[in-house]
Amino acid sequence: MSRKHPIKVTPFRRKVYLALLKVPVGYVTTYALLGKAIGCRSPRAIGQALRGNPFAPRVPCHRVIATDFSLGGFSGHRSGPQIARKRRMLEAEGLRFDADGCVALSERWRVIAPRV
DNA sequence: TACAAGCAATAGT
DNA sequence: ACTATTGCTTGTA
Repeated sequence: MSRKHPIKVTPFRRKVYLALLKVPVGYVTTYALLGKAIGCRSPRAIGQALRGNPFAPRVPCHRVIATDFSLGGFSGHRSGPQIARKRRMLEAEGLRFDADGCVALSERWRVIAPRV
């Protein structure tokens, strides 16, 4: 939508998207865990791949949060209304958040590593 | 093909 | 809070 040229789906991105499909409704993963699942040691590369996710929302990029349980980014932004939307989507799937915007302590069992 | 710069992060200091 | 490091993409030549 926001890009002029379609983004090339490289083998790396393909792996990211396929692994993400293994995260069920009601669960979330992190950039680092998702990376480890596909043998990538750079969480930033994961974020960059998701940034241009051409299969949204079929590939649930909103289920990827940061290791410190904060929300990370969404749709190219790290704060603002886009992040609020990401939070609402997750709340609709059963997650709850603390006032500081992190996943509530009682909900952290929902953070999983996708099995590949 | 080669090189530089950027990115939705994270660990260490 | 700040810096270094990370791996992959994208742009420029």
